Amino acid sequence: MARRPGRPRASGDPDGERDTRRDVLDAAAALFCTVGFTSTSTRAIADAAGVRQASIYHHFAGKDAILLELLLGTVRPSLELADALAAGTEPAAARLWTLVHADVGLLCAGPVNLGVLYVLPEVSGEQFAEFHALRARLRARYSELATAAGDGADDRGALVLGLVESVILRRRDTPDLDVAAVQGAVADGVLRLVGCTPAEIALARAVPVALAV
Amino acid sequence: MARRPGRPRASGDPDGERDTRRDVLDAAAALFCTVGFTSTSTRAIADAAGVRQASIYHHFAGKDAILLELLLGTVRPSLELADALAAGTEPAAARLWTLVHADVGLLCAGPVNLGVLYVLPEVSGEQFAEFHALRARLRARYSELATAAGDGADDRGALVLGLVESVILRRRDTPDLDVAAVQGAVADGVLRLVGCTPAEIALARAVPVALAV
DNA sequence: ATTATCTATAGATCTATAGATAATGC
DNA sequence: ATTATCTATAGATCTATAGATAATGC
Repeated sequence: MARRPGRPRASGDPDGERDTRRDVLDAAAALFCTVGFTSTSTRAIADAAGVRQASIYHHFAGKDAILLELLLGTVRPSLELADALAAGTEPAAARLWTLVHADVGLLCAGPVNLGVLYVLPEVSGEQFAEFHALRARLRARYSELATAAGDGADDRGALVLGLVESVILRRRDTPDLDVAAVQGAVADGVLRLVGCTPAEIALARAVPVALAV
Repeated sequence: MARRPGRPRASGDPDGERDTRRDVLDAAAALFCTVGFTSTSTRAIADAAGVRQASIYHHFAGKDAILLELLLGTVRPSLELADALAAGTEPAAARLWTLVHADVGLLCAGPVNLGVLYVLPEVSGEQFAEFHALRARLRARYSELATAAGDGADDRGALVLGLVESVILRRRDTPDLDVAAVQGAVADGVLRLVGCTPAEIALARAVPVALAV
């Protein structure tokens, strides 16, 4: 409605309703995921967002800050989910199945394959320590659930999380995945991976698990 | 022994025995895997290789050509292995177990986590079509073996290859993996994933498979 | 007065080429 | 004569800052 303070965009925005911060994040997400972080210039982000290159710096300290915000935005929902399910009272296999199913759904959701951000080499840097801390907590949750649901052999949390995340590269190779089919296939696969029998898997699928979020 | 033709390196190489092409590839591999492709300048590669920046262009058309050569060098051994095992006569589960065990070994071998090259966003480009073609053949081999070894349900080749490649990100997070333990864990995990029972897995491990290469 | 954008640009890269130089090979 | 390196640099970026401008808010 009412215009907000500040000089209008040269590219237009007649009602002054665009959220530049959001536009920049969206544009950066699409570019980082497809062409990479360092390959994406601030000018390319600005062009895609419909602002001038320098305007980005009013909202972000630099490219690193944009990437960090994107990373946190993708790992937080997964971690909240995992925390909620780790505290649940249903059988562990059913909770693990539900977590994997939902997490694969998150990785496949949205127009951009945001999971690709995890695997950018630039993300190894110290600037992204906050993200790495959240990831470590997510890994721990997966280990917990995998151990509780499994046949008691060695810790298969790393294998389980690896299988879930393999969806990222798969989506990149095959953009038009059948999401529902992949969710079920990966969730079932995870239970086989931790040592569940077909009967146990069928049971886990059948138990309703509260997804309190 | 005998010096070879050409001006000597300014950085030294008293006997003229360094293979510049090799030095450049090695230096680039280490840098591409840790800091990324676009983040790595030709100058950084040259410095690490012990030559001047411009000397790289005597051996390679540009950075792309270096990356392509590295990519081909990593996928070819896996594909040869997969081709050999696909043609084998041992039970499919034993051949799949052997392929996964060996492939995980390749991914963990060497001082540099070369598998990371696969996941660089820049690799999506058309310049690397030759690499993508080999990867597609490798994927097909995995699907073949996964189907033959599995319980006959849907195609689990993508899940299997995903689990194998998850070793790449795992090695990045945890550089000092116990390689032998991971090889066994992933190979066993793959068989569980395709639906083998514990007894079938034990059998598959026990069958010797010829690794003709 | 405050805010959000703009224009303009300094300074630091980075890639790729031109041409010189220092070896061996014949 | 051939080869492999070197030095030097043009031209094209790219990031981040300085300062101007065009809105609203009070």
